[in-house]
Amino acid sequence: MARVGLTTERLVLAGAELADEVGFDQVTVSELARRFDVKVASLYSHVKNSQDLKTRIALLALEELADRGAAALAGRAGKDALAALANVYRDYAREHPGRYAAAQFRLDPATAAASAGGRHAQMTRAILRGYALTEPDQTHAVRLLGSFFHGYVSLEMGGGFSHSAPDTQETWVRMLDALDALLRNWPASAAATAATTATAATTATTGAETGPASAH
Amino acid sequence: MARVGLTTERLVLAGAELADEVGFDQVTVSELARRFDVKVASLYSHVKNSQDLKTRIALLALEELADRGAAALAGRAGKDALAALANVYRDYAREHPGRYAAAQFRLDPATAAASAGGRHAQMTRAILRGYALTEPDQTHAVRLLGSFFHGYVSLEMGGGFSHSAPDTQETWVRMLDALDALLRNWPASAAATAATTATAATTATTGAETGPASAH
DNA sequence: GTAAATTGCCTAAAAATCTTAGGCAAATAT
DNA sequence: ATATTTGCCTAAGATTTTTAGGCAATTTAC
Repeated sequence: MARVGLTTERLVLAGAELADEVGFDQVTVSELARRFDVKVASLYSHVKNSQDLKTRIALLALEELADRGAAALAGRAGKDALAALANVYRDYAREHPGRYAAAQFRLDPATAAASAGGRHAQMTRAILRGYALTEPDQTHAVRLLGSFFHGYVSLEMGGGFSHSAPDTQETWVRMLDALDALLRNWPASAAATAATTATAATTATTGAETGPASAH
Repeated sequence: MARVGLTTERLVLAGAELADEVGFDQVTVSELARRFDVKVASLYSHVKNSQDLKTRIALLALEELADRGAAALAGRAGKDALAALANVYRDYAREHPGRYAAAQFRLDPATAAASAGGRHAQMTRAILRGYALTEPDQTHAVRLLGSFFHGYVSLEMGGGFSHSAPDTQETWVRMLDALDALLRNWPASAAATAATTATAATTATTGAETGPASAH
């Protein structure tokens, strides 16, 4: 019988396209088999199971996103860099909604550790080099930016801001202004200001990061 | 045959508990039937289908969240109110992860309009009364807070900040400090500052809101 | 209190998906 | 040209979703 030339890679890529078309949680081994005009069981030689397929799509999305982020960040600093990375996430989600959803797929710790998640955290941290933040504030800021990027994009994609004025593009621009202002004028810790409490926030930290599917 | 006393309400409540135990997307009519020791088909008299069940769980979660928010906001203003509402979301997600996930369930526009989503938007807007923001900045800020709350909670729940220093509680407190500072010192629009551009950001807006499952 | 109407849970059954086991033929290596 | 590997297949069991129609328990009407 004619061989179609199935590969794990081709399946994952087709799965990512399928996700963009019908939504990540509508991605099914059966539908994928249908698209390759192949029996369902045939896929199980290339992919362990449905979960494995979804995990691989998630890893692909994380890589693509990190690649785009790295390209956007090259040669930029400060607010310019901040806006560039933010736009990468927003644009990617618009162009590839299924893949973006995949990037949020819950990975087991081992897989997450081996994913591109760490690159995302590093990129956010790189942006903060353009602002005068020291640890632990830098980590707090990394987490804040991560929360904001993810939250905004997922709300906008989910229609959370639909059809109401002002339009989302204006909001987006003003939000980036606001975040830039916040980072340039990051408030001192109340504990540090009071300079009285013992359990103050001066513990130096090393490996805390932020980004999709990684520990921040 | 003995009647168990199924009700739409009881099913939805049990579904919410099931979601908290096994995850919202593991909620299945079959499992629910099993828990009531009843045949699957019996549920279809009380719930239209699987999607209907999930929608009802989502609406329940949105109500519960709005109720908690309203209670927390009563008698508070400014940063106190900001922290109170933020903590409501974070605590609810921790206590009821499945319900919180349900609250993110994509509702069709009609259902979303009839949901408690609007209350969430109003609560966020109410907080901003403690800050000197006028439209359209107020709407931008509503959207920023909504993005941040949702993004932070979903990242923390997803393990995005796991096991790295500083701990998330410290980050949480410092983030609320930062957001408070940002709202007290909201940057003027670059367009307004320059006071030159024609398509400036001075359009008055009326019904723009933010909150889960509602238009912001 | 009994008869009639309603309602609740049931059996039965079709369609879809996921997954495993084992087989034959096509590609590849010797 | 033969031997080995590998790719896709058939077959089959388990789950889930959903619809249709039936009988008995409950509620309503007299």
